[in-house]
Amino acid sequence: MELKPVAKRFVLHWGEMGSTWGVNRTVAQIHALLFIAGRPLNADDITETLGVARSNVSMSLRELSNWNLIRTAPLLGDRRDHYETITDVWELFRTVVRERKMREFDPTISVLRDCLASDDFKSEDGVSQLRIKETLALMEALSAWAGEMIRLEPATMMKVIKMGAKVQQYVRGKPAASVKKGKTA
Amino acid sequence: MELKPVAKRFVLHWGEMGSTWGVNRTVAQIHALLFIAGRPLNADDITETLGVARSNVSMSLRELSNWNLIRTAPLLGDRRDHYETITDVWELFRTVVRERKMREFDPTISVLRDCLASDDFKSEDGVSQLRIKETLALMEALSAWAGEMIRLEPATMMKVIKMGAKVQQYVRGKPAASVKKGKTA
DNA sequence: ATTATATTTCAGTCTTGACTGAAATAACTG
DNA sequence: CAGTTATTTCAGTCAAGACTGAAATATAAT
Repeated sequence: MELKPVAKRFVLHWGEMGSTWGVNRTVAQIHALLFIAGRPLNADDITETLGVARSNVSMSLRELSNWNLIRTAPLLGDRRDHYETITDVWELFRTVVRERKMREFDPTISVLRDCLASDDFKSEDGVSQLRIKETLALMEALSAWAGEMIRLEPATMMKVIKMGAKVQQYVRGKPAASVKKGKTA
Repeated sequence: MELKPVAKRFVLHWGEMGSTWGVNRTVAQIHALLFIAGRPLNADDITETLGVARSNVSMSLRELSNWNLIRTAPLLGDRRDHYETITDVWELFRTVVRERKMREFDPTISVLRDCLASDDFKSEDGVSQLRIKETLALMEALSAWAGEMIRLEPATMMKVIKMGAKVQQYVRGKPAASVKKGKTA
């Protein structure tokens, strides 16, 4: 399975971005390949197309599975596992947000709560106490917000995003009458 | 400069999270330290408190500077550089979003635009073409959205976040009359 | 059950990038 | 300017983790 020029460029670029996105090159490349392929691929297809070791593909598929980004798609007349990824980009985005929230926010929220509840907390400097409280408040707010957003249907989420900063109309100056709990700045 | 128990825990945890946040441990630790310290610190303070090499601190401060997370704060009667970080958590969040957008989105948007404009594009599989178009559309929407959000005052941004998924009221079913450009689902 | 095929595991190698210490450079002081 | 202090650079070392190939395990077909 040979990739056409643009697909190849896409896969290679996705792979390079992997490191800034928190996964390694092979993981990102496999994801890109499955995303652009248009059909389920088996591990050997992937191995051959990307030119990496079969075992590397196996490990990377497991990693993608941990991210809930792939699932196996059994094919009639072929006993090998075939893999496919989410094809709807908004659904994909939602999954990534969910997983990153889990990895990048949740552990810190739990540590900060613990700090606040600890006996040592009151004996800290005032500034430290304040920073920790504010950081926790921020992260809880963002976490709650993300949790609500990813519960929306992809199509709704897209519209909310496209609405953009216009929502600020409802939180500053005069809030719209229908926003019952809107704060008024 | 010895850290109190909770501050120490905070700094160590921040350091560990660094790798999932895309910076190395020392960089994240220094940031945490400056954040919680309540006053500008010089490089030797940092070196001593964290127990790492002076040169490592120097490199890491430069990295934090590249992220626009610190600035030097000259102190009267001390010629050594002192460093401070953003103290307002929402301002801090805004900075991180701006920087991550730049690193994690902008390069891909530019590559995808290039793919779409290339002569090879039309000869790709239909599925590949579709995926690339949809991915670009998603990333442009998110990028525009993030660009608008980080332009808001921290206090406004906080309110928007806290408003959460309630904004969906304006994009589905009956939109509020004042949302001139709101889509109606 | 035996053979064939598919997948995973893992010990070792290789790559990348974090970190150190020493030397070079820069900035200030008297 | 010479001397002192502060900071950066960089070659080398070290650590983390990505990747490979071979062996082990699992699964299916005959």
